[in-house]
Amino acid sequence: MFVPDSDLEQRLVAAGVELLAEAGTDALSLREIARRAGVSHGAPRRYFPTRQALLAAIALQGYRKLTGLVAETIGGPDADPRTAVLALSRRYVEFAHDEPEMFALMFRHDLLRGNQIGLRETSTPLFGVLVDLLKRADRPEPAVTAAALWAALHGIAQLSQWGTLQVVTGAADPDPILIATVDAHLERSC
Amino acid sequence: MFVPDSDLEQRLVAAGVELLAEAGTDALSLREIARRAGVSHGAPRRYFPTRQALLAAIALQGYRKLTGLVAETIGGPDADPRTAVLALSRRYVEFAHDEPEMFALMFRHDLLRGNQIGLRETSTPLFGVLVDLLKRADRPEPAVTAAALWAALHGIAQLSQWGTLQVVTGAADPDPILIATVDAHLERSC
DNA sequence: GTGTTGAGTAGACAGCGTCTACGCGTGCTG
DNA sequence: CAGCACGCGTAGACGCTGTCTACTCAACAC
Repeated sequence: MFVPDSDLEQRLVAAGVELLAEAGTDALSLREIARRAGVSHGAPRRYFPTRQALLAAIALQGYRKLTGLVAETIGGPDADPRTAVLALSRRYVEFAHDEPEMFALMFRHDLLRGNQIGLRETSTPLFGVLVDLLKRADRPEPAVTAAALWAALHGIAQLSQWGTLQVVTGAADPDPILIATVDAHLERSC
Repeated sequence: MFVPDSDLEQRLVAAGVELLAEAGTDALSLREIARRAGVSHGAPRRYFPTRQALLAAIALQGYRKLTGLVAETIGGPDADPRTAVLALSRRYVEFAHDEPEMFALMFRHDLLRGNQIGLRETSTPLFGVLVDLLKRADRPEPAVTAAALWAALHGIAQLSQWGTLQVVTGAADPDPILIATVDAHLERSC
């Protein structure tokens, strides 16, 4: 092995992301990731003290991607807040649908629980965007509404990805529910 | 072993529920459950072809309990729908808070995915209750609103249990968010 | 040239889920 | 009543897992 081939850390995470997308959460074993990265099963330990730490690093990639995807949708500072919120919501649900395994990994409680991932780092960005949009829409108590909206959004993403919404409503498309949710929080002007 | 001590199946599930509450999702190994039930590690196989099947049976207990708890709250057919929805929501979030491990197990996608648990059996009851309440409140499109409400509820329960809401809003109590959500979907009469 | 250090290897260990062969008591059949 | 089949649980094996530890070996400092 002559190639320095540095940054095994990054390669491990990349291999993990790939394996996750291909084979799902359960297949994300330390040894298989190491195998994919072309190193022995002990190697990851230099960079990640435990398997959970590696999984957390993989999930962090997902958070970064989701944050980026969402940021793309909200438009400039003079865009219509309601339109922006709806676009953001659609992207969120879309992400959960397109990368269900990553979405599942990101919101496994055990990763959050062990403080392997900082709750603040991962969740505050999206929340901040929502608060901004609600302030621009002149909503009262933007923090409370943002939290409610985000929770709703997350619930829709989750239930939609599971197929629960489809079973229960008979419709495959979660968009009506998304619209109802955004309207419920943003259109009420009485 | 002279005691017939029948219904090992139920004993295994009970041991699993106990272990889950004590030690969390990760500790729910087939072998430990068997140990707690006082049988060898191969015994569960007679009743549950795979570990996932056993986990699904344990989760089913949670669904039953949650359904019962929720049913307690909604009152008679002439109770105020908004009050009933709020009470139901509080119970749901309360359940997630009181039994976080069970809640987490219940909504692990892999159990649903493998069709070990029927989506219809587990999710329709709660949804049906919501639809009924919304119909009684004379809401348009009760199915869509019920789905939105349920998803919101679920998201609040999840985020609240993780502590995300607390981190993001600074308040430990999810009740304002719950009220904002219920009001958003039920109070808008304009 | 000789330590020293750090990255990665290799083997061991206990625990896991699954599979298979094997006891053994119960109850039906002749 | 004898014999047999069957259901239930045991026990051991297998490959896989995460973690720990001892080791190799190249690169670098002095």
